This record gives sequence, C-alpha cells and structure tokens, in this order.
Amino acid sequence: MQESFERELLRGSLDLMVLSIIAEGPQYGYSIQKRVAHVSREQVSLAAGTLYPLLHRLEGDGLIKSRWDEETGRRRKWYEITAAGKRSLKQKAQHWQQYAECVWSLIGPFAANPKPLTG
Amino acid sequence: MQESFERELLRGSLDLMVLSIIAEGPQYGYSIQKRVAHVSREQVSLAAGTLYPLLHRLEGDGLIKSRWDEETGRRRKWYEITAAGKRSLKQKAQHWQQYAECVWSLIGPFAANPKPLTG
DNA sequence: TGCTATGCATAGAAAGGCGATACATCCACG
DNA sequence: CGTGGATGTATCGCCTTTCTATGCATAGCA
Repeated sequence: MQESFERELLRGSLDLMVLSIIAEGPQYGYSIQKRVAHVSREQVSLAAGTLYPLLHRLEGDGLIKSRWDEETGRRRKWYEITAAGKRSLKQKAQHWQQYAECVWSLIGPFAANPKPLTG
Repeated sequence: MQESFERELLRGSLDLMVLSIIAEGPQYGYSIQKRVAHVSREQVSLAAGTLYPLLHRLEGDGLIKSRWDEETGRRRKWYEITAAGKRSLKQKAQHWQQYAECVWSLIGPFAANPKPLTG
C-alpha cells in the first residue's frame, strides 16, 4: 500500500473531502459539517470529535491555515487552504480518482441492478 | 456517520474489494493478493498482515466460508462467498457508489486537469 | 427559565492497516 | 545437494483514524 497510492486512500476520504470544501473558499468547522451533510443529502453526519482533530491535523501539515474571527470576538475559527494544500489536494484527488476506478472495476458488476434484458 | 451509510465506507474499501473478488469465484488468500495487484496495475499491494485478519473477519461475519485444500494436504485455504455475503455485497456496493459520487462531486473540480481551452 | 442551535475542543476507546516475524513447501539454478 | 526466491498462511504490536462522550460558552426563542 506504499507505492503510488497514499495509504490514506484506503482509509476514509474525509481529509480529502474537508480539504476540497475549504478549497472552495474560507470555512469554519461548523460550516464544514453542514456542507458535508448537504452534499451527501444528509447521509453523512461528520461528528465534531472527528472534524476538529482532523482540521488540526491538516493545519499541522501546513495544508490549511486558521484565523480566529475578530469580529465577534473568538467565536469562529476560519480556515483557508494554503498553496501547499492546493498542490496536495490536486494530487490526492487524482489518486483518489484512480483508486475509485480500480474499486469500481471490481464492485461495479455487483452494484448494478440486473439488466432487464431477459426479464 | 451512522444513518444510511455504514461507517466502513469511510474507512477503506478493502472489505468490499476482497468480497467482490471472492464473489467472482473461489479464491485463496494469495490469489486475492495477486488479483488486487493486477486490477490496480501493481499500484496497490495488499499486505498479508492486512489480508488474513480481514478474511477471518469476513468469515466471522458469515459473508464468506473457507475450506482447506484437500488435494495438496492443507496448503491453500479456499474461500467462497455465502448467500448472506452476496446480499451484503450488493447492498454495500450500491452504498459505496453513492458515497463515491458524493466524494467526487466535491473533489472532481480539483482533480481535473485544467481544460486546454485557452492553452 | 429552559431547550435548541451554534461553535470549538479534548480524552479515551474501538477498529483497521502495516511492518515484522514466523514457519512450511516447492521449484529452479548452480 | 544446497540455496534462494516464490508460494502460502498466520499472528503480534504499533500507529493512525474515527467515534462516543463530555465539557464549555453564546445566542435565540418559547
């Protein structure tokens, strides 16, 4: 699991999803939760206990940077993507796509409903 | 992460890949390793320390069943999918597809190479 | 006054994946 | 005949990710 694909691809795609959401424009934790819920049509609810450590991890890796909201006095912590984060996102997104195609080549036949050719 | 999608979808898709490989026809551990390497064009190498516990887990869940090769006297342990495994595979494959579409809707714009319209 | 939504955070447990290690057989090459 | 590499299954302990539970604070509404 160590050659071309990062091992994270085998784990979840959460890092990637969160990073791409921040890449769309500045976000804070709670807005990311809502965005994930929205794009998944309320199928995925990203727990706070998952999200915040994840954000700290991404920031520690230099992929995003944060800034406390000055306006309301430390209510929201805004995140934006860094240049390194953009590079990482593009690369990881391409890898994810390749990986997904590989998975799909295996499971596709079983996911599809039987074709109504004979039915 | 607990409503319609199983949480495993956030983790790897390994269970699903292995289950679908076994669904293609009887397999033993080593042949599954080779098959994964092949379909991923040698991009993914499934470590033995990952595969065998995974197979034991699937068997414990009743999704596959095993039988030692009688011919050569306990050299290979053959696995085949059970009826419950087939049902599980179909459902999980459909869920994975939905989840992948959700991920793709987020990361697709960042994975794509810039269109050579102006280049 | 309470209940709900917003908003961030950590601690501890559970689980998956990986590297290392172990052991046995088979075959090709020298 | 010996040695190394491929085949073949298995476990252990570590590391990382994810989840549950908990904590705290503010805002708005009934």
